[in-house]
Amino acid sequence: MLTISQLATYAGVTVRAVRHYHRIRLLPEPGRDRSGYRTYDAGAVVRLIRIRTLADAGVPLARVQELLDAGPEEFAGGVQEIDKDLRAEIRRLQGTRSRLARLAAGEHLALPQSVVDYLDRLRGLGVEEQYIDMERDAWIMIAAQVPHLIDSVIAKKHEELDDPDTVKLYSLLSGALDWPAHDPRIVEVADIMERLMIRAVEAGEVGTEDGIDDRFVDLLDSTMVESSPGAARLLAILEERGWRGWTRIERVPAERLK
Amino acid sequence: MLTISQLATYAGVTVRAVRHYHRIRLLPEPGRDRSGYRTYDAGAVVRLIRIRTLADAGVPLARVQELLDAGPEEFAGGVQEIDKDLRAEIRRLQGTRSRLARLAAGEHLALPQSVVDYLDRLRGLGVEEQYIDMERDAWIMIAAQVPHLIDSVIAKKHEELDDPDTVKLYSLLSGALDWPAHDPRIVEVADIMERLMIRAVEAGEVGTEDGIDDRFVDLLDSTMVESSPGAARLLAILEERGWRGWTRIERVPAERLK
DNA sequence: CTTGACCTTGACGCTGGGTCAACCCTCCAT
DNA sequence: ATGGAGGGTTGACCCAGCGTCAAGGTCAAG
Repeated sequence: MLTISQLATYAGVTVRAVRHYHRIRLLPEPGRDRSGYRTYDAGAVVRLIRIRTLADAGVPLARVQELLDAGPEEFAGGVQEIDKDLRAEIRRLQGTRSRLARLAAGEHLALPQSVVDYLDRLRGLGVEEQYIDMERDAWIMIAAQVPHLIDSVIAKKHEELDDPDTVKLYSLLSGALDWPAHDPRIVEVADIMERLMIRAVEAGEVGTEDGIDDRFVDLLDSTMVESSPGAARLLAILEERGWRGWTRIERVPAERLK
Repeated sequence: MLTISQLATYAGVTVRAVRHYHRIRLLPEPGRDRSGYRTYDAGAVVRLIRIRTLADAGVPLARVQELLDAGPEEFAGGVQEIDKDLRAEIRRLQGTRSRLARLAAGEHLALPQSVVDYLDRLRGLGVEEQYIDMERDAWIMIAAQVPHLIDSVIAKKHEELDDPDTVKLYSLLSGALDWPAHDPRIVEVADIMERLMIRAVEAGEVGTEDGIDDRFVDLLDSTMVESSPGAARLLAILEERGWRGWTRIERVPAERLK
């Protein structure tokens, strides 16, 4: 008769594993001696080796029992299914690896390359790092929300930057995060924005559906408001002139202006 | 301000995951409103998206924090280490797959091909399935215990089977599991075995170290004794004649015979 | 008798959350 | 004002496959 550690040694497993197999009823509980120790015979060694053989081959313990009891056909079928699971897991890990590689290659933390390039262009225009940080956070959210649209949205932003007025706007906004609420330059910003908006409306570029959720746009606007003391006033000025919003600026219908 | 489910939706995760990240201090606990609900700002959305980006790329949650805080160098180093882990895991799974394939190909449950062939040869000699089963279980244990020796041990058994006496021995043993303890044929078996052993001793094939643990040999012998009523008597007869053991038969030194 | 090695049960840890359970909060319609 | 729907909250158990204590009983040897 064998003790549990002898059994475990002969089968090449740990004592803990044997007890685990008892708990999940993979190995029947053997008899005990008068002191409560489990006593095993050679049959248990054989069963245990068979269990380990299957488990080492990747069979989940939950399926070992059925495979041990199975005839050749069910056995082959079960093995195939398990192999399918293994392949799927390998593919999953390979996908994970390639995503990790792309992450390391430079797509800096949740941002696609196009956005990184756009932020670099802003940086090149002399926009302060603090403002870039705010922009970047907004783009992270947008990229997560509508990954399929991000490249086309960025392309539009690039076009806007071809306009000298937009460049001037950003050079003003660059330091605007620290402006007090009544800084006179806010009016200047509003003037530029209004000019840009009017031109955009004339070009028919406003009011087209952009595929972005309204409440999500509100969220982006609210963070802009919270990030700077002057932001609320800028929005108020624009609203007086018939424009509403920041992330997505729209004409306010006349009857809703009163 | 956002509720937890809005936050989760914007970041593309489940509410449960967000709470999990709070518990493991990956995401700071935000303030609560007067009814105890967590309230989030857009910063939380950005943090959460960054966490998911890393986690989706295979970074274990336990290491996400350090990578978020890391500079470019530590970041690259950490990513490389994680990639190493991923590769190791993929290799492990591939090894598992190939073991599974071999299992399916026919190495029937814990037995190498050489043993399967040997058992088939016994079967071909007309040995009963019941006896084969017992042999097979013994070989499973031996193969698990000394996998590096199994092929040479089996080769020896094949040589033995070239001897007509051995063939006769097995044809007798085939039905011996059911023999009563005092069956006269047991003496016949002992006679054949003694002849074989004497010949083996003359050929110098006995007493060479076989590399198998003594207590393991005892275990195999004891299962043989338990499997058949006549087994103990056979061993007793052989011991009277100066031989001891079954799995590994040895000359009993003369002075220990009294 | 003591020591050290081995045995017992029980419980927590890991990964990344899923899935209840039991209860609270807000809103809307009656 | 009340009741129900549909949110929210915390808490606790669940999955694999054991590893690793913890706290104590048993056994063989010196």
